[in-house]
Amino acid sequence: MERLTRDFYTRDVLDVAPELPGKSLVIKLMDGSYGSFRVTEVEAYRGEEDKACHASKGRTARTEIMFHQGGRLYIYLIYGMYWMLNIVTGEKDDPQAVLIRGIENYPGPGILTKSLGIDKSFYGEDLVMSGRIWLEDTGSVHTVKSGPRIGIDYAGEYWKSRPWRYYL
DNA sequence: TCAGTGATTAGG
DNA sequence: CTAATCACTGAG
Repeated sequence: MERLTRDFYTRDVLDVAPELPGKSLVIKLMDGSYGSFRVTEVEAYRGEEDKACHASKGRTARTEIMFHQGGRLYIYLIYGMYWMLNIVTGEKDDPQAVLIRGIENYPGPGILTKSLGIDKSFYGEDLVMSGRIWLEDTGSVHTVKSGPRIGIDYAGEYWKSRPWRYYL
């Protein structure tokens, strides 16, 4: 097991996202112990031109972290109830992120954050340096399927139809 | 199918 | 300040 490095994240989101399913998310849990969970489903959000990407509305306090170099966490609250876990990718000033939609035993982006205790305090956390959350390469190879992203009807047909959801 | 729930954002 | 929006979930 080896922690993923800055170089892994500092690539285009369409190169990083398909490689995430099968990797292990390691996190310090609420009881103080560490848990390791295989990532099962993710979605790529790519740059200011992607109408489904929050950064398409420009640089705001919320989306600020997406404009940083890859490896940081982009966390936000949706529908007043669920924290969404995203991993920033790409070079500085090229806003991209990967939404973690599901991990082993916890299918669903809102379910996994609630179960693991992930909230706004993780905003900006650096996966390369952090002592409480990071990703590891298990060394195993997986077959990854792809399909359209979910829950982005507002983005229009073109962006809605991009096959940027990747899952085991 | 549909309500819950509140941070975030644009606009006055 | 106001009001609309929302990368979801679980109940019926």
